[in-house]
Amino acid sequence: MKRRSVTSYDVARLAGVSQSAVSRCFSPKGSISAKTREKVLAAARQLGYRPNTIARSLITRSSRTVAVVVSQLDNPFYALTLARASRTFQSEGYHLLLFLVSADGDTTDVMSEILQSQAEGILMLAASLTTPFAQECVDRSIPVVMINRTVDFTGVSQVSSDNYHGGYWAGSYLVSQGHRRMAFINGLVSSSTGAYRRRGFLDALLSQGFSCWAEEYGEYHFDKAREATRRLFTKQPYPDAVFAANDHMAIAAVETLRAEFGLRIPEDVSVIGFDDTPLAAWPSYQLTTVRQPVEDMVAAAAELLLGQMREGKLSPVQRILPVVPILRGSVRQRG
Amino acid sequence: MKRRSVTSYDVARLAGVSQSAVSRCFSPKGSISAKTREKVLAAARQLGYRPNTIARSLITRSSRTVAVVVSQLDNPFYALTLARASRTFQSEGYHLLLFLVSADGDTTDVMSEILQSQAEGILMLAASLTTPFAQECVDRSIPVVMINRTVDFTGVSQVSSDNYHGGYWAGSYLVSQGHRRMAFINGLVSSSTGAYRRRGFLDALLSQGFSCWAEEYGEYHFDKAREATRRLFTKQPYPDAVFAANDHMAIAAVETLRAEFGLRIPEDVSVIGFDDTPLAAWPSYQLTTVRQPVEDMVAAAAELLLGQMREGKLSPVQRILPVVPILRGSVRQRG
DNA sequence: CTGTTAGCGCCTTCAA
DNA sequence: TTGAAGGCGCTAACAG
Repeated sequence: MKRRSVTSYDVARLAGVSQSAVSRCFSPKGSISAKTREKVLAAARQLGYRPNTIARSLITRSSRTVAVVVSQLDNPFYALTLARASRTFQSEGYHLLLFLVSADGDTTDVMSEILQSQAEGILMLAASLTTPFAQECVDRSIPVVMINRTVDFTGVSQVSSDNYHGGYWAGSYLVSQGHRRMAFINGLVSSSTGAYRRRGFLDALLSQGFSCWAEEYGEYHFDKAREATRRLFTKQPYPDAVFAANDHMAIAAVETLRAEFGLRIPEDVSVIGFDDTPLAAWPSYQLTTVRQPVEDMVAAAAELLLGQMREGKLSPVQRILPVVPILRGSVRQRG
Repeated sequence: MKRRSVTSYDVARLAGVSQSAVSRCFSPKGSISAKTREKVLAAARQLGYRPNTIARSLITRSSRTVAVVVSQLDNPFYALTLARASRTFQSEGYHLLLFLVSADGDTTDVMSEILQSQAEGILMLAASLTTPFAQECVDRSIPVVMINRTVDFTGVSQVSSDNYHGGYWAGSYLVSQGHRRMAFINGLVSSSTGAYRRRGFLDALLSQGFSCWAEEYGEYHFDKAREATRRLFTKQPYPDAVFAANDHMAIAAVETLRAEFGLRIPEDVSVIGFDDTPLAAWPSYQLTTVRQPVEDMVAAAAELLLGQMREGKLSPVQRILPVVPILRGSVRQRG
């Protein structure tokens, strides 16, 4: 139990005004004469008064808080996304309540916490949501925006990049450059993004009369992706191209192929990633990849969330942003 | 304005009990008969009732929230640190309020927000604090723990690794391996960690009769560090060793030296970093570095913060954890 | 413009 | 064990 803190009453007493005068003084649209305002501010300063956000939230019924659920903070892509989102909401005057979950973990208890926390909006970054919770959010008219994860439920908004066509591009590009044994390193079974990237990739191969040479799961995790790579390359003939469901894993593959198999990229094996994280552009990797428009995605998500929070009504939208192929040096060129 | 939500009164009415019965039912130490508890829970379930954390905080005067101020989320080291901290506090039943600041930015408005938010503790990750705010936190008996940043004020706790000796080791190790033109890539002028690492490094060189060959600022930023590297290596004779104030910048240096100067690591130039981020161990870098014990640091910080929050009294402590040199392949061996 | 008066949703004595 | 009653610190009508 904390010792009693300075309240607006204390300030009022010292300033010789009513408590509500103090309140007005600290709310943007309170009408107050310059004279009392000054008295109040002086008293407040003297006592070190600061309005109590919690009390304010209780009465205004608005916490100006959004909950962010994120997994995979070890992946630079999501660290960056979180950073941008944080900046955006901060600048709009919202506080961020951060919840970390494991990539495939269930979010049940976390969601429960969030619902009790009176957050006015929920942003899910690469985190899954169960239908009952999605339903509950809708019931309470708390807008939810998911980035890069889907839920089988129409009540929540979803922002993602065009995973299917990203995968499709990767597949057709590899074929067009003369590759024949294309392997895929998938992320998590539970991830919708991975599923779409895979589907697009397979469809592209199929449309050219090929099928996927081999497939492994790297769980969006660096070391797991290295293991996946090893599994892929232990049996001959090994793949002549690898498409990974994200850059993080693609780079894991590059590192492993070079260091453990003595293979050169792209002379011996071509590699394509997904995301376009900063590392992809580093000289060591020059990773050809599919760029997700992070900034646009965050901006879209923020816009949706902010809009719905302000209007107090839900208008779930599914937004799919175009990806852009980034050609660098990790794919062998035909001829 | 949100529509009225389900309150404990609604539940009480439906269950045919008093509101306080409902309250007791949802607080851990409320004494209630099994029968009423059941009635209440049933009613609560039916109405979708969840206790309002804000109201609870107001009356208990405890928000069970800690504010985390972090900069440099693009640096994997801090992304990781945040992830660990988040897990720790979550598992202790605390909520995290996240505030991002720019690496050298002032934290004035952010601190102001935090103070109003009624957070019970503040964790600063690579973020600076001005003395007046430190003082205010002390006045309000809000414990503050800073990780890897110092404030010239004894009221707050500080956890850091032994930056001085880390730098010292780097310096003496380079000398002992026969290097002669040791350069330093510093972080930010405002960063205490950088200052200590530098001091240790210089002292080590000095004690062997050397001085720093050249010094540049990389601002803990990848691209800035690349520029710093370029500046370091444009005038002949260039350094035969580079010590960077963190791995992030060390790797930027490696990338730049290889790609733009055609130099080999460690044959032509040796490089030492600081942190031991995951990347440092990747085959491409094999970066010799000074490991900061992240887990221990977070554990120590969490322990300090939790302890002080529980006891409600401040007992600021300065904890310096030992670093450990990690010898990999980025330093040329003597002989 | 200012003060008075009700609460926001909950916890917590205090009696019963 | 239960209910009644009084706030936590603040905002928002409402009169004056």
